[in-house]
Amino acid sequence: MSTQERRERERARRRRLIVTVARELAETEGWEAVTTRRLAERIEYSQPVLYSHFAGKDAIVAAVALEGFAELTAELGKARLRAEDPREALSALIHAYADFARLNPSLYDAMLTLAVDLPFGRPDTPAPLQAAFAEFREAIAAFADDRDTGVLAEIAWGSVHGLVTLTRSGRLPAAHHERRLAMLIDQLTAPAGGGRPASAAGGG
Amino acid sequence: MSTQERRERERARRRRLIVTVARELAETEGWEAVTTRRLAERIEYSQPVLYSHFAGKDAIVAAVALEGFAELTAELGKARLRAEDPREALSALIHAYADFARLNPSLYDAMLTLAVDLPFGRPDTPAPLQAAFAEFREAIAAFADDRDTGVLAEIAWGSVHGLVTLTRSGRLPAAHHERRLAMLIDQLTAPAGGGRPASAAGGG
DNA sequence: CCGCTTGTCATAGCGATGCTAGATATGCGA
DNA sequence: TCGCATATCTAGCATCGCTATGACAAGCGG
Repeated sequence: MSTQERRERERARRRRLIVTVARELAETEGWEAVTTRRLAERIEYSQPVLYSHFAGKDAIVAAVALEGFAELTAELGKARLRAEDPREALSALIHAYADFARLNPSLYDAMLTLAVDLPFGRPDTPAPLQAAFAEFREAIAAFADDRDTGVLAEIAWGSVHGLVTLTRSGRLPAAHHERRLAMLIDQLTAPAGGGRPASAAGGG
Repeated sequence: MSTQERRERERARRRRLIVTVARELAETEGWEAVTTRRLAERIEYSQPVLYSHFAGKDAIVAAVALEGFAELTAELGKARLRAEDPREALSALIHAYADFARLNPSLYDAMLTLAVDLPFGRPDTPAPLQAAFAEFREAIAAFADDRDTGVLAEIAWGSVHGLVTLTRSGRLPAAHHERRLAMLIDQLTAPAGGGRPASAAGGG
């Protein structure tokens, strides 16, 4: 029985190696450079070995993405808990999120642009995905007032994600990045109760 | 000279054909189905003809994207001008944006996920791109107060883009889509002046 | 220690991709 | 009608994700 346990350990070790090397390769040369041949060469095994661990290349990307969500959650949690009041906590969380995307662009792509086969809103959603979203929930809860905290958290996540991706692809000027984040935080922490009174907008 | 003019007309006509067919193919079967061979077959020419019109496949995607920005601008303008007050105008614009992304998913991908080689914030930015952003500017200007209208427009665009993409990829529950848009509009139209007073957040 | 079974691994190959070089056909001006 | 320039196609390259097949090594019973 010992030999089988050792084999399983080796398999698990090799699986982690594949994920790690795929991530490194993606981070240094981009995902388009992550081919099964190059990956096989780097781990010093032949291509078919990859397919004994993963259903295909997409599954490898998904595994990298999952690792990314775990790290993102840790970063968000650290930032949030280091703050001293709710507003500072939300600000720190959003900046931590933006920094994570900036420092790990390919990892972020795997998490939120590629790898659609990760189940997100379903009962079998992996824990790291739920945990990352939970960080947003925690940070935004203090500002929900009568609004649904979950929906508000979705907006916070979606908004910062949109800003991050558009900025990173050059579609929004990088120079305004900090101002955008600050203004977004102002909006998210503004008291609820709808916009300005309709009369101020001159409607009929 | 007439023959040359005719040739140029034919070339322009064929170029438009390529873009149109690429878009149709992408919209019906997804961008992964848009291969140069299939594209060549559909336009009833051989592959190299594509390369006499475009530098490569990416340039074809970029051309489709440019067409998309022109149509998006038209949709946003229609929605904005149909409204009777600024708040309704912003709401209509954002809903028109979300509808456009929902009804033309592959076109939207070409515009904002693929085709990074379109120059966005530079002096040679194509007019359709500037026009689309200008629509956001127009719609949000009434709510800028003392804030920079351009930065606020960037936030509006980025936020709705993030919500749209995360919703479409299943990363946000589709059921909340309308509530998210409504809540986002509330936030964007809320009076400026920062979040709630610091004392309310219990900071120290 | 030997012979067999088991399972792990690499070689080689398939169909398809984006793109291009060389050959061929077309249609113009004279 | 001829010669040439242009336009177009055929065929091919390197590479992609993925897999069928067979060689090889490890571990078992004796």
